[in-house]
Amino acid sequence: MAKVDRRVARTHRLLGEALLQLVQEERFDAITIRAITERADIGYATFFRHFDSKEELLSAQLEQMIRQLEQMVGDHTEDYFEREGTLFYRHIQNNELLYRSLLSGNVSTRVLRRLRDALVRVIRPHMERHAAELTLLVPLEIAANHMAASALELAGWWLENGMPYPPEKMGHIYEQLIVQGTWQAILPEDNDGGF
Amino acid sequence: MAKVDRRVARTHRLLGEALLQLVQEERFDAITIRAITERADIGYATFFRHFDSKEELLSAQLEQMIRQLEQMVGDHTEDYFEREGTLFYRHIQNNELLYRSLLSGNVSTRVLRRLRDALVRVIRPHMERHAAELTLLVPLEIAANHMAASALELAGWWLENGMPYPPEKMGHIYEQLIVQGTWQAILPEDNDGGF
DNA sequence: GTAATACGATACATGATATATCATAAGTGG
DNA sequence: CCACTTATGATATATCATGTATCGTATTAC
Repeated sequence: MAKVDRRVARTHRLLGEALLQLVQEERFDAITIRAITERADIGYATFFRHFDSKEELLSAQLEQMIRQLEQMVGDHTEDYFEREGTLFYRHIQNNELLYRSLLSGNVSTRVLRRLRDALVRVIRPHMERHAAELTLLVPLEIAANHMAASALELAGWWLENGMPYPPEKMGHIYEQLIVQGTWQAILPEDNDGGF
Repeated sequence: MAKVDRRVARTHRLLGEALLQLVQEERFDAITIRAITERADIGYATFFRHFDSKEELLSAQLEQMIRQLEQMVGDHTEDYFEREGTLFYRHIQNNELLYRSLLSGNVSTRVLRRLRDALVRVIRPHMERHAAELTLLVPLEIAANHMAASALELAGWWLENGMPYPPEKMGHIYEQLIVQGTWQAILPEDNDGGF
């Protein structure tokens, strides 16, 4: 990890903060790069020295937020999947407008895929620890992808339908439908993997 | 269902066919509306008399394909979820380039949501029949959304990873991971819902 | 046949993206 | 503190797709 010029770090931070502000105010596809640079008080051309598009800036912000969320969940390895759910949907709730713009803002599916991949990188190590040396009925790679993608889709349903349940209940549904559902499907019948 | 002018039907058909052709040749975001109208041999302005954007045209095509797929699956109510899986992934394989453009073509998440909703409308009635009058541990609305979205996400993984398995195996994984996983999670413990 | 309407063609306004250039400021490493 | 490297600001500009307006013509519905 090469040392980053202080000016570059500053520009990245200002652009990210500006985007997070603007996303609270209008649809993502209505936000122009010019608006971002003006809000950040940064030269227009400077934007392209760092990002190829506003979607790349958005992706970078989302990935950073996932890293922060990962640290919040911490290393509670034993009750990982129980803590994770509620914290995840609380995180969604805290950044409602940002995630809502992922749905209604005409955002490219690429952004969603990068977000999903970031979640896979978080979830997969925990799954590997649980699965240990078992012979799974479904490849772990697929199961990990399924869990991360489903957690996001569930969040999408939650947002689209006016968030009728509190994050705790969503965390519970996540455990029931996604975590338990996945493990019961991929583990051999005579093994519960610790569940 | 009001009767449609023959000219309108013709324009719709030509535009749809043109889009399906172009999608085989280049990325979706590289396809301009002008290119679509030229390929369809339709006036440029005429496009906007029918669709607000090329993404709406794409959504309309996808929804029509899902309706065709639904008819292919037919009314085999007893083995529905077993037939469905393989046929779905075979359908994906047959239209590989089209679905690939949904992933790599910078398509808006709105298109993906409309596609998912089309699948929900297909799956949900079958789930309601299976669930009958049971008290589910998770709202059926959420479970149906989960199944449709997961089936699509699994297709996404398949495409992204070079389709390493045949559609039959993907259908099996779909049953195992998504169908069984979902039912085992939402049904009360003393009931297997016919599985 | 007649009225309604869809289409083709064309021109045009708009707005965002993306690049090029150069003087200046800021940061880095010693 | 100094010399060098690098990032930024400002500006101009090219490009291109979207979307709209208009009008004469052709097709369709009844």
